[in-house]
Amino acid sequence: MALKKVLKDFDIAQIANSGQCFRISNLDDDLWEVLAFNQRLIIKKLTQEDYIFECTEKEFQDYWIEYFDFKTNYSQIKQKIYQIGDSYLNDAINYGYGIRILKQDLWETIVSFIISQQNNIPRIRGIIKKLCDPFDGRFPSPFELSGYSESNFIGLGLGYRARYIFDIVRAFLDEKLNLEKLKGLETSEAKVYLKRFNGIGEKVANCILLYGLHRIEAFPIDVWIKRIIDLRYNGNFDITKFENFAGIIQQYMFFYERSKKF
DNA sequence: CTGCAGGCCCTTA
DNA sequence: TAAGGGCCTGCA
Repeated sequence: MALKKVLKDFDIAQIANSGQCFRISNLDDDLWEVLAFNQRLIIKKLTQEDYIFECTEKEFQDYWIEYFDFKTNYSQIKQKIYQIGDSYLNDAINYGYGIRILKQDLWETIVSFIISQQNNIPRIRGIIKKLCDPFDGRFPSPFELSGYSESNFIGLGLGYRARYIFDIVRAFLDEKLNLEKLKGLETSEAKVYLKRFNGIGEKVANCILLYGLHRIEAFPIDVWIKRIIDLRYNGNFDITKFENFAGIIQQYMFFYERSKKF
């Protein structure tokens, strides 16, 4: 099945390169593979707003509307950002016009962003691919990882993060990590809950909140964002004026700043 | 050979 | 509360 979709505020290449996900791949010029929720989706970009989704309408409704956050009006969010009158932010949203915050699987997000720490994106993608390979490309559940030892994880190239992954699998199996409970917590409580686990600090916790729990007020500060704040805002960037969508602004900033390097 | 990549943990003071 | 060293690994 091939569905033709006209989509505003959506650019699959920008989303794939905005650092929020590690399993969207460029197969060919305008051909993309999206792996998420045990699904594999092929997307073809025709023009700026015209896309072909290789799936049924039911799959589109059941998975991809949610995953790509199509129910959220990003034009409205951009309008709010324009109204702030910050020229750097205006440039950032003009440049990353097609970025959206994905709603990713919570378990996958937790594991992926523990892996991401002090690591580069190509290597993160490689490790996650190696993790998924034995499971037909699906992201393994905690149960499927229950037999893995710390050295199994080291064998994937995880380095010192192997223990963190080993620990978080155990925490899930011991029900110390309860995903349903986590989903029900208010954002600041959820952050405290996450940071109790080995390998989850302030930054990783914020990424999990933003990408796994869609708490768009979460504002992860990595080296890139810190650099922006230091260089362009004299070390003082007030996120309170962003009406609880600072995380979306962070995504535009991150993508824009990184683009300057490449 | 160093330096670094979307940090975190642990120790000190 | 803040600052600093160490850390797996792979690549430039």
